[in-house]
Amino acid sequence: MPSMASNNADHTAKINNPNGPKADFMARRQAIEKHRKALPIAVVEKRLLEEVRNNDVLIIVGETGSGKTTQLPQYLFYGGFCRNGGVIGITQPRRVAAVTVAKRVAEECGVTLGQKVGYAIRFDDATSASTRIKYMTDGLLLREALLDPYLSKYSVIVVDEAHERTVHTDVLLGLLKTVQKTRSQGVNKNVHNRTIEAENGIQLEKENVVESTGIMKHNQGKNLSPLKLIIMSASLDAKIFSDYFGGARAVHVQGRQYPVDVLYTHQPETDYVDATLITIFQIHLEEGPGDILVFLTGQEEIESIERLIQERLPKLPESKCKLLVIPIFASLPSEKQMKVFMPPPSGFRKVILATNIAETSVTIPGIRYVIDPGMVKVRTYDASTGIEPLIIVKTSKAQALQRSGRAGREGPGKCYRLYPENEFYKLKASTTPEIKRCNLANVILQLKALGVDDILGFDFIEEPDRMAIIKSMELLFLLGALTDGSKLSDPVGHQMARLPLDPIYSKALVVANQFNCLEEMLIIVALLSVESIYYAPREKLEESRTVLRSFSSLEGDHLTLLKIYRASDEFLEKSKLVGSPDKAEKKLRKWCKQNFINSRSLKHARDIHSQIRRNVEQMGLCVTSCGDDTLQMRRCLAASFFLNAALKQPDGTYRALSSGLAVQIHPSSVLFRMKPECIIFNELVRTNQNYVRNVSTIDYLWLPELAPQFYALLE
DNA sequence: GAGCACTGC
Repeated sequence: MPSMASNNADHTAKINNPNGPKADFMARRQAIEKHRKALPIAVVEKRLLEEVRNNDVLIIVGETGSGKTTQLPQYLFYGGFCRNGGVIGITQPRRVAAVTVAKRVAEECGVTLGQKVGYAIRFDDATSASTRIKYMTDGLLLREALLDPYLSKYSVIVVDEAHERTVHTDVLLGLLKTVQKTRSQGVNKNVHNRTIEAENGIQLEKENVVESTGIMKHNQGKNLSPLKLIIMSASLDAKIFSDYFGGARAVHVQGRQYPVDVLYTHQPETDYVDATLITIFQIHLEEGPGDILVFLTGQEEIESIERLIQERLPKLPESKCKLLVIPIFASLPSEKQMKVFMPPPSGFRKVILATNIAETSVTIPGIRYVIDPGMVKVRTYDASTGIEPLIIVKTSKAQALQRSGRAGREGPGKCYRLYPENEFYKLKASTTPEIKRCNLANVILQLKALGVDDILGFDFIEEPDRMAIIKSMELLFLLGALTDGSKLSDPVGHQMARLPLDPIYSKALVVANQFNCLEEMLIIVALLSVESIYYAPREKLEESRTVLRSFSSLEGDHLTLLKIYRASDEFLEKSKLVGSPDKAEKKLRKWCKQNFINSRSLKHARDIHSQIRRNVEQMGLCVTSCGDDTLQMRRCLAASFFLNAALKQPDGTYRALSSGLAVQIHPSSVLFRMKPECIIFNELVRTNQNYVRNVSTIDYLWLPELAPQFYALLE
């Protein structure tokens, strides 16, 4: 992912002062102060601090551009909320946001990043003992809670972008509600008079300080004080959060956005691809300067519209041909993604064809026109089969507003919704929260590890489907993570909960330890946890196949992945012997390109690998290798992934044993033509047919031998 | 012989 302008981007002008660096610095400080004071939230600073002092939970509804994410933590810090060494934690749903905002706030405070102001995301911790304002991803705070269930180092936790309702945010809210209750109960209110020195060195007045004693102190040996909770949301509807926290107080902070003129069609469109194309050319030919952002559902749609524009463009008069088409979606290599940030050649208008990556994750400069066909591709969850198919649905109202807002970031803009106005009012108010449409195995494992035994009775902000909970509990039971009494099993369940992986993969590591092939399984699981590591441009499909053949294993995709990883690792280690680590990394990227491997995915897998290797070593597991014994390796795969086994049928298709579904081996598999009798697989995708991916061949008889709890009846 | 939105630990 390219580095992106955050929602709270720096609007301060660059200053080049002829009077030297010191004057430069002063000018910069003044510019920052001026910028801070001009933010809409600045006028309510005192009031916000009062509200936080008077309320344990506060909901802040802040529109885009209010400055809430960067400013509130600073207000709290200078308002004395870090006394006794307490930390202000601010959670974000996305990694880039946590990093860019932390950098900005460190600069505003005039401190080095990682000192007073820092951030922590997976694989990258820029905090220290002196960090008092800590930005982080919500998923990371959930992981921290496993080690410190009372989140004792935090005096305030701010949950930002709560309206997005990611699974992590929802689970975190539930956890925070309990933690807050426990922490306030655990405090005997011994009030002292005390002088506090704030971190900025200013002596504050003597005031009443509540010191924590009581139960929690005894239990934890830690000094627990009450926890302040602030929920920040950009949606106008604060009621759901307020209700959840017992009628918590909500305050509204003005935003700062330019007006966006929203236009609708008169009639519903039968073909939105065609309507999109017409609208792009209409804007290009009739409207003033400014780039166009088009929201589409996926790569295929983006590529076909790109082709159609290129076909029609030459038919326009020469003076009107200056239109530059730029696609952007998540799986596009980063170099190509960066193109959206580059200014077009002089006189050209950019038209950016994007998935909803451009809704929140990437802020593209220069957009004046937004085209919104009103459709989006979403992942759903079918509890009866466990499949998570992607389907195209209408957007919600909130999503349509988010999209149109993208036209008003730098000046007044226009949004073309390709449906009639009355259709807009029929849309759902907001997108279904993720927790209602995903597999819950991981959520349940984490809650159990946090001591929540009664999952069906857990106080979720919005209940997931009962069936989805039961299905995931069943899975965890089959994996041996839960006991008959539905408690986390010891040690397996506890070990699994500590690993940041899909529970099936966590279990595979535990199993591999018994099969003496943990070294191999760590690599395989890391690779299975990332996007496909294969990257072959359409025009080089044949060439890529030839190159990759040298790595392929007749025993299946798992051993093929292992070979590729080891080859890349060997290459990297050799390069490190002759050059700097940076140069070695660069060489590895070149190696990836030559071997048709996606270097971004491989890097991600390497990061995961080193993290989970550390995790298993900390658990006391011994990382041993089975060497060349691939039979042992496949027996271990069978013992780990026994729930995903399939048998060949007389007609050459397969039947998945646990679900009974008819499936086929995906054409990308090395076993596609081999068609072995019995296979295990890691993924079942539903497109035109049911395909299984990441497949290895196993012996049918291993199943009752290695997973008797599930296959006893086969004998 | 296929074609998969976006996040996160």
